[in-house]
Amino acid sequence: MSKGPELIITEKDNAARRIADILSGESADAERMNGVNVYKWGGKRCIGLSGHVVGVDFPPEYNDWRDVEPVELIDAPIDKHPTQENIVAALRRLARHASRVTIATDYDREGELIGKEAYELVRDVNEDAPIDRVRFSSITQNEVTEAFDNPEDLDFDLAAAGEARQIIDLVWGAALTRFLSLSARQLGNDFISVGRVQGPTLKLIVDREREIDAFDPEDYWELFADLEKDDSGENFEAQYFYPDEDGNEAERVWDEETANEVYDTLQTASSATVQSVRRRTRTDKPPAPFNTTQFIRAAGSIGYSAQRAMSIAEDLYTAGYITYPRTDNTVYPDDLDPEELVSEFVGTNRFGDDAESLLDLDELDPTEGDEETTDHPPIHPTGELPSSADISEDEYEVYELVVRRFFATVAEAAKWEHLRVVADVDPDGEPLSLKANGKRLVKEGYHAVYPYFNNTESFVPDVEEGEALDVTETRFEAKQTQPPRRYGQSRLIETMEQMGIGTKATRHDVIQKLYDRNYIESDPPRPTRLARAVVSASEEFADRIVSEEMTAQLESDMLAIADGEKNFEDVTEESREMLETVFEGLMESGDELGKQLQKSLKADKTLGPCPECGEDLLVRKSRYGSYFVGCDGYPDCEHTLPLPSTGKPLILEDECEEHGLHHVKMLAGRKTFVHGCPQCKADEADEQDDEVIGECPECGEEHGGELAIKQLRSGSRLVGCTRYPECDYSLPLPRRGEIEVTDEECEEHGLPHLVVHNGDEPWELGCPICNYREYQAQQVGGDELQSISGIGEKTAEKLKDAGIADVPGLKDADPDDIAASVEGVGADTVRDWQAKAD
DNA sequence: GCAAGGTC
Repeated sequence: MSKGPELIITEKDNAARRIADILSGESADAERMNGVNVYKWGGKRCIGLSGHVVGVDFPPEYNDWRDVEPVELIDAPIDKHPTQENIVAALRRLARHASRVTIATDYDREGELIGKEAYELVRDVNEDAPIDRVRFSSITQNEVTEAFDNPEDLDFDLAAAGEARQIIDLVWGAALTRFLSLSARQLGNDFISVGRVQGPTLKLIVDREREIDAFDPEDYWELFADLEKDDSGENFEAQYFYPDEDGNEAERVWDEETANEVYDTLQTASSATVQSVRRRTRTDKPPAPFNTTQFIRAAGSIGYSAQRAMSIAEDLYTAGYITYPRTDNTVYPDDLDPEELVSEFVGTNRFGDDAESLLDLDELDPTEGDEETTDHPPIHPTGELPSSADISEDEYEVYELVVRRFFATVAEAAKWEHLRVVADVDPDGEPLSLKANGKRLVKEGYHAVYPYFNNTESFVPDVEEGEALDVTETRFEAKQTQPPRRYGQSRLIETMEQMGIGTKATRHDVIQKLYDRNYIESDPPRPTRLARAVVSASEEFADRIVSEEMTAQLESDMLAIADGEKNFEDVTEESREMLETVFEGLMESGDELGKQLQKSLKADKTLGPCPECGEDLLVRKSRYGSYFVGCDGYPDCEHTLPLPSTGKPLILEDECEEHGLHHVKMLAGRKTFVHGCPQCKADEADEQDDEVIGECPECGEEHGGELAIKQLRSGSRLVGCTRYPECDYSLPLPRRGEIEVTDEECEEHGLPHLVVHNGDEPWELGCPICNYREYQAQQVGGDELQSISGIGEKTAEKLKDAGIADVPGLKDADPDDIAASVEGVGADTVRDWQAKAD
């Protein structure tokens, strides 16, 4: 038996560091091995993996999609190989002479599998050392020491359950993805993917779109009256209602004639009599602690996409400000002391008052959600506070959300008073009922510290039964029933969670993948024609791949494996047989499936008939990666139209009346815009004469080049040289708005000042050269400054206002001067930035 | 060039 050090293996570096601290009493030293942190104390070493450090895949001879029939993948061998070479190498070095190895990966199924991967890597180089497994629910002194005092064995059945999932996902995903891509002739970047999780997610979106398409709006009418309390003059709105066939209260009137009759009666009424008044207090309980899904939802409500919210949370976690952001847990662990954590915020600018008000309460008893898991706590602040200069504006906003959510979970319930008033009007012996619902927040409770929920009150005055009210106004509103709403990103993630597909760590990535695969576009996401075709085809030939059934089945199989009731081989074999059957169906269908997919792919790219030859005009990609419009009749027809250079084109439903071509929208994140009909844009440019505004600074003197305002066929505008392409001097102009050339002249460049008229306020663009210089200074300076950690968009802007436009400028600046002129920035912070800039 | 799951 080797006498070497004992080795502890965790799932990630962060956990390794904290466990080393706990076990060593903070005496552990960190050293680097192959670029990986190794924590060292006494006779111990601790290393963190990076999740899975080995991956499963088919051997290289299966790599060529054309050479290998997709169906062959079903029974192809599967290899395991290191994916994180340096970590694996470091682990091997450490394991070789270890006298004992302890696996301390996360306490969940995937953690058990990661542990088994480590186990095998260790056994490769060390046959004798005992290998233990420790399990703890949170990385705290008590739990960790307790776990290390009572080591257990690795649960190979549980790990095998995870391995079965890996294999089944790979085989189904790869075989079907290749089959669909090959039959649609989509190889290369735009292959057609399917999988156990993306399939059902996409089907959710497509199904909702189908409902929207099939929706047939119905007309209905609603009637309102404004009522006024006689003595006080207080006014409120009441709505007409009636008992429907089932005796339920109904507000919508479904036929116009009845609506008109009721309205006629209502109009003649001058007063209403209060029939009933009902008061009710409702307790509004504070929300549960944040799990990943609820965090994403809350961040979504303040404008962050799921992807962005998670990326910011990841940064805040790495910097030590919040706990691990990927968690299903909604119950704080016992060792979290709410008073202590709240106290950390006392005395701070942003949170001090709220923290004190919470500490004034009798006790802080945190709310609990339904889910209690063992791997990570709900997301909460760690108590280590960033200053607003440490992190960007966006990060601070998200951090504040996490802090306030924690505050809310220990705050008191709010109380609402609901007031419901029913009053009748009876101008002609047939009474009509009107109702009004008011609500008032009588106790602010957690809303005081968590302002993210809507808590608008609606006013209805105190009235008494029998009281007479004036009818001051009546309204008749024609409405239509609305189709169901599309899923937003956070609704989608919540629904996935309810359906049990994906995990806390992957759901937002799955949505991103659907965007990347051209299955969805816009936000809230809408399915492309390709997505509809893939879902329809899957429904027809391989229903399992778009149904949550597959995950449910897998979950129950995994449970059975973990419980020792089934084994890995049985489950994977059964799954392979099922996939064989699916493939038989696919083969029988012949080429039909491929044709369907190709048709949809083409429809997603088709604008309409070519004005030259009548074939379809399609969005195409040039050799250089830019998009343009080309004719399907090429090479017989060479008609082309340019598209803007920014963004990815999306074909809209709207059509150009003149050319019968669909409008094009350019998707480019925040810079997304509608380009319109590319033929119209090109025609406009052809008709527009260049307007000369001065001499070209580049070639004017030598060759007589002049600067002119030009409209390009791609829709963009610029100030460019008339000798183009011999001289390519150019300055950008905005895409929209009328450009006015004024009499005012720039002293430095001799060019006229320009004004852009677009909507409300005219924009004084000024001299185009000066304007472009300013723009460049801002762009470069801004981006550059933001490359320094701690400087966000807003801070960069403040610095620019203070005359610091770039990193060299920042380094030369006097910290005290900046501290004096930039609000919220201290001299030490500036010195800190200057140090980082070196 | 495939999936889904860890983590960065």
